[in-house]
Formats: sequence, structure tokens, C-alpha cells
Amino acid sequence: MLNKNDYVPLYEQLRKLLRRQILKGEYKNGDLLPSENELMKMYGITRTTIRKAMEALVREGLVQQIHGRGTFVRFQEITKTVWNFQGFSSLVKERNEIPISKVFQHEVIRKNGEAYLKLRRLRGMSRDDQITWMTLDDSELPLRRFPGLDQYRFEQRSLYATLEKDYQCPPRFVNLDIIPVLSDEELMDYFGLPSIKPLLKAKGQVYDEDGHQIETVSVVYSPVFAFKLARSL
Amino acid sequence: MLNKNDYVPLYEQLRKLLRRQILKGEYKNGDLLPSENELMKMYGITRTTIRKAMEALVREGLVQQIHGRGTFVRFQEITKTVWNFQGFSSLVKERNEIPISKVFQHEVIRKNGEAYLKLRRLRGMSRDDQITWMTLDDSELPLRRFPGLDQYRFEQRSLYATLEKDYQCPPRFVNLDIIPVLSDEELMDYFGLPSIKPLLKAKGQVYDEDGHQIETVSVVYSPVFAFKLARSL
DNA sequence: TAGTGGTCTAGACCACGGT
DNA sequence: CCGTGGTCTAGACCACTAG
Repeated sequence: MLNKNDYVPLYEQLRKLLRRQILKGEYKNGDLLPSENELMKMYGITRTTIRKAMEALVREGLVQQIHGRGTFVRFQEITKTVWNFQGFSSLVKERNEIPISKVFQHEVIRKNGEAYLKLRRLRGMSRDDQITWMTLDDSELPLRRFPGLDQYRFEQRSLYATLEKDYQCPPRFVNLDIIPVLSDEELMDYFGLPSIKPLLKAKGQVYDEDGHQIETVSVVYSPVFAFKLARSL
Repeated sequence: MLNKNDYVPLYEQLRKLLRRQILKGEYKNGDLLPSENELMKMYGITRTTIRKAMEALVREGLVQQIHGRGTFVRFQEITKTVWNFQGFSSLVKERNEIPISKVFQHEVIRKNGEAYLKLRRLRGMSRDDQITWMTLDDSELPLRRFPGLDQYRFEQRSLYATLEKDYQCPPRFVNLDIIPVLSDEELMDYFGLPSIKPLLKAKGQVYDEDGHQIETVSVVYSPVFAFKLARSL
């Protein structure tokens, strides 16, 4: 249940609890959540606290409140994008292709006294002995959060699968800036571009389900990728 | 001051009031706002109400609260998300700027036996007698769905507000491709670019809440816009 | 120590939706 | 009508910052 003496605020505990239940499917899409009055009794806390938790869930888009009716699960899905959370590897595998990575940089760097694993990888797929490179990405991951992560070899291994399986820390949120850039010589070479072309770059942070930052990324996409954005309000 | 009998909630009145004061320069960047206790006395309302207003200002990025020190103005310039469903006009108005449109094309075209209103508009905002152009957009709207829409003059009038108010048809979903493009002479001229730059273009369809297509759009964004993508799984 | 924001309680009244 | 969420009050205690 909720722990009133935890250093984590009650509204935050409740928010996480409800979110877990929704994501686990205990409350399904369209379901009615317990009313605020019921939650008061269930957890022995006041409505103000409950409403603070609800407010966050509404902002996350997990839940919808309707005046006079109640609070409903509303698992609205945004985006069928290039960005997916199983990571690049499974995206490629889904298409029955073989993912390939070339690691250009793999080192431990320091920033503000913190150690990070810095990766620079060219990523693509192999088909009929043809290799198509699709993205160039830079990642930084805090080693304090992922001790020993720098010992893995990411030529063969999926970064996100490692985070999920070996660290129980699956990526859950992103916060990205989408920026148009011009291809430089390096990129033209990698992506096989005949001339300077405008490309898309995504830059930002990746978070786990508790909202803690687990990665900063910067990805340049080859033109073979279509960037789709579907969104519902 | 604040009107307790207004149908607009007190926290909303306070939020707008503080925002106006900040944007008008009564509180400058870095200034300390009155403490929550002082605001209680100033406006005769409780802290809960004040904190609700503050929370919104923090989310807008206008203000920063520091535990034990106070609430500071933190006016970070430039943009938020590009695509919002209130449309361009209200996006600009929210920032207390005046939206401006220049209509290059306004005609009825036929496609597959259907009549569409075709608009090509340069859009921007005016501040201190300076006009900043921000997007160039092409729209096509089916006249069968919106009879008489071609009679409006969209220099003064917001397209989305018209669809919502006069046709009860607010936009609800989008399906967009995000494409990087190079600025041509026309765009460099409009956006005041000194040289060829990569720009973002969004292209796709807009739907109403029943899933019926109401618009096809193609928007090129000036570099003053940041394109943000936040996503949760 | 005094003042700030952060959390929480225990009420109240209201507007809205369905019966 | 009752139950829902929306707003608001009047307190309380705490953790943090600064003089």
C-alpha cells in the first residue's frame, strides 16, 4: 500500500501505484477507476492528495477525468514513429532483417564528476549481403546507474535489451527535439548520399518509468527512414 | 484584482494576472516574485489556490520555484511544441503576441470531382512593430464538409477557430510525415535566412473526432521553432 | 532563527451527469 | 436525486536556505 513515512510523497506513491496497475492491465482501457471518495477510504488519505496524483496521470495521458461521471483509463497511443522503445534492434528484426552495428566510440567520460559510458554507433541492417546504414547515434549513460555497463560489447548486443534484462530498467519516456541538419562528409559517406542532403536529427533524453533519466541521445536518421507522427489529443 | 464570483476559477485568474505582469515586464527575468504568504495577504486567497496557479506557471516555464528561497521569474525565450490543436493563432496568442497571416492563395480547386478550398498562408507574429514569419502552410479543406468556408477572409480570422465555432468541427487527430527540406529562395526570403538552411516540413492529414479527414496540410517551419516530441509508452 | 516552498489534512460548496 | 469531479478554505508540520 502507501507508506506515510516514506520520503517519497504520498501523491507520488499513489501515482506510481495507479500507473503500474494501468500498465499491468488491472485497469483496462476505458475502465472506470475508483472514485476519489473511494480512494480516500481505500488508502486513508485526503482528496487533495489524490487529486494531485490524478492531475499527473491526466497530464501523462493515462487517464481522463469527466466531470460528473468519473475517472477513466484512456491509454491513448501517440506516434508510430521511428522512435520505438524496444530499441533499434527489435525494430529491424520486426522487419525480418538482421540488425548491424558498428561501434566507433566506446569510452568512459566524466561530466560534473559523474562517469558516463559514451557510445557512438552506426546502425543499420543487412539484406542480401547488402548493408544499409540507417542511423548514427551518440548515447551517454550514467555508470552510477548501470555499473559495469562499459564492459559489454555493443557490436553484438542490443543496448536497450541489456538495460531491460540486466538492469531491470526499460526505457519508458522520451523527450526529444527534432532538428533538421545538413549531411556532412561523414554522414554522406555512411549513408551513401550522392550530395548534401537535409536530414533529421533527434536529440534529447530517455527516461525510465519512474521518470529518472537513463540516457541522453542524439540520433541522425538516414533518408531511408520515414518519420511519422500520429497524434491524438 | 481577482473576482471571487467570476466563472473563471481564482487560480486561473491569478495565473493570468501573474503571467501578464511577467510578460509586461513588471517582473523581470530573474526577479523574485512575492512569496506565497505575501500573495495570500495581497489577494485574500489561500495558499492552495496560489500554489495551483504557480504550478501552471512552472509548467509553462515562466517561473521557477526554489525550496527555501522563493519563486523567480525565468522567462526562457523561444518555443515549445510546434503542433498544437488550438491552431497557430492561439499558440501565438498564448504568448501574448499578435498572430499575423498573409494569404497568398485562396481559391476553390477540384480534385476527383470534389471541391476544396486551397489556402497558402505565411504566418507569424508581430512584436514591437517587428514581424516574425514562422510558418508557410498549404491547406486543402473539403467544401462539401464546410459549405461557405471559402467566403471567410483568413487574413484576420483563425481557420481552426472557424472550424470549431462555425462548423462545430474541432481538429482532433493528425497523421503527419516529418520531412527535412532545404530552404529555397522563397523561404529564405520569408524567414529572413542568410543562407540555405535545412528546415522541417510536416505533411499529412488532420481529422475530426469521428476520424473524418477535414484537412490536408503541409507546413514548413522557420528555424525559430523548436520541434519537440515527448512520448510515453 | 525567520522565511520560503513542499506536503498533507479535514472539511466545505459547487456544477455536472445520470437515475 | 445522488455520486462524480472542480474549486476553495484554514489550518498544520516539514525541509530547505540564508543571514
